[in-house]
Amino acid sequence: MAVTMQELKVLPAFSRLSPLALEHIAGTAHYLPFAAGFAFYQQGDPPTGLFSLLSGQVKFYRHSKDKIQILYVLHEGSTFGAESLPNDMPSPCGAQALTPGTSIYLPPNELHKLLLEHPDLLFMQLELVTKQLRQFTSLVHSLAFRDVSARLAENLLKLKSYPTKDGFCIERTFSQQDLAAMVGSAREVVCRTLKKFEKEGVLRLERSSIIICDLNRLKEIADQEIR
Amino acid sequence: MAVTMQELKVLPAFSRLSPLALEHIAGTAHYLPFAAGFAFYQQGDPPTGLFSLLSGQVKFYRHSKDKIQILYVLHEGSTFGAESLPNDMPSPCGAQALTPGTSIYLPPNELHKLLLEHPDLLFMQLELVTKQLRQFTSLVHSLAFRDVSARLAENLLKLKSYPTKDGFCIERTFSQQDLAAMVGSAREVVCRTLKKFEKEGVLRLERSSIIICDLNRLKEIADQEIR
DNA sequence: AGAAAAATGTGATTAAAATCACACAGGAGA
DNA sequence: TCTCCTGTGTGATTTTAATCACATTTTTCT
Repeated sequence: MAVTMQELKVLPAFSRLSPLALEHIAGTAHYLPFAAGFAFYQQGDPPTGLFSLLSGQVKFYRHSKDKIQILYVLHEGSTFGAESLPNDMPSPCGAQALTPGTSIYLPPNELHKLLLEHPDLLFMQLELVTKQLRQFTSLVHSLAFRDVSARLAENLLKLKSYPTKDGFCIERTFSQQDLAAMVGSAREVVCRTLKKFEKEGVLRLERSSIIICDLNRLKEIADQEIR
Repeated sequence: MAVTMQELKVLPAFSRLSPLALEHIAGTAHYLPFAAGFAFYQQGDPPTGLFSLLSGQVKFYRHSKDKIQILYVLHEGSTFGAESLPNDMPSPCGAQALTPGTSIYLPPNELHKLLLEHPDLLFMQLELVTKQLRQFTSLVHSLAFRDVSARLAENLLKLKSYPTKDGFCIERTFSQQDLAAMVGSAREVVCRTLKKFEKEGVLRLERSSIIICDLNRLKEIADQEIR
């Protein structure tokens, strides 16, 4: 099914492209609805094309043996898949859905063709990859300079939340296992740390959500660096 | 002083550019000799332009308080500085010389102008940033899945070495402190681990160099992942 | 509804690495 | 040559977080 140009324009990655480029993309891209757990691609796969999230959440990860490290969680409006292009390199990471949703998909050969025709698309790609680079840098920074509490706090702040009367609410679309993988720690440690935060009144744990009561305190914890 | 096109062509980043683009770059770039310890730019600086190393070694790092994490070490032929472009974002990392050397420098405004004129330069930038992304991913992987021994081994393998009759020789252009910052650990731990490697016959520590005796064993250690 | 399977909570133990505290070496400079 | 300073080597101690081992809760499936 063809993608509408209005829908493309809503996506930050595409919003500043020329009408001509947009038209070409709309002509070649198509919709890809997905279920929770769907694997867009795996670490080591050949270049996979570009995905843009209209809805749903996707985890971007790296694994070894039975451990995984989530590099970041993508929300609607995010675009991913650019990291293995150019140069036919295998994808350094895997991408898997946390929730059901819909994405727009641009296959690699089409993308390649379009890149050659439209320098503004090339520029967009450059922006995407640079942004990712920035995020990775900050991840390295966290792993190197922050303890588990700080990393957990940081990750909670990055997760999508919406305001309610007693605080910001994060829907639990992920398990503690996932959270541990984001933070780069063990499930049990995350569990204990969450409980610690609760005892300190920073947040409240509910069955299917986490309510952040004291946002400022959480930010303070997230900013703490060791030594 | 103007840069010669032959010299540009030697640098991997520039080697595949069109003659026209090369000529333009040669016209605007200039030589920048530097001493050991010279700071090309610091974390947080505005976009700084592009540097290409003709000789010397540069550390690319990130710091917090009195701790630093070296993201990687650049050798001659490497190009850096692309990470803060486009979009006038502050540089996520700092770059400082480990040894004296010479680089070619392309100021940011000139670079910006050239990028708009030459799509192949844009493509080159994209390649540079993608490559960096790949390196960062692998750094995150190491920090998340490998212990100090493995990370140290990995880093020793990445450092520039040349073959001699009893093994590969790495010149000590860096202190153990630096090595610890590359590995993401403490100086003492690195020291002990080096000694451990020496005891196991993997390498030999000399006053101003490290001789790798058993390259294969070192590679094995580097590949070990926890759990 | 009831059984099975995930996911979560919590204590006890272990392990890895950071930190502390010095001794010592070697090179740079007066 | 003698000091000072930076870099190294090494033991002892502490800290943090990983691991192990279950109990308990919640969800899912039939």
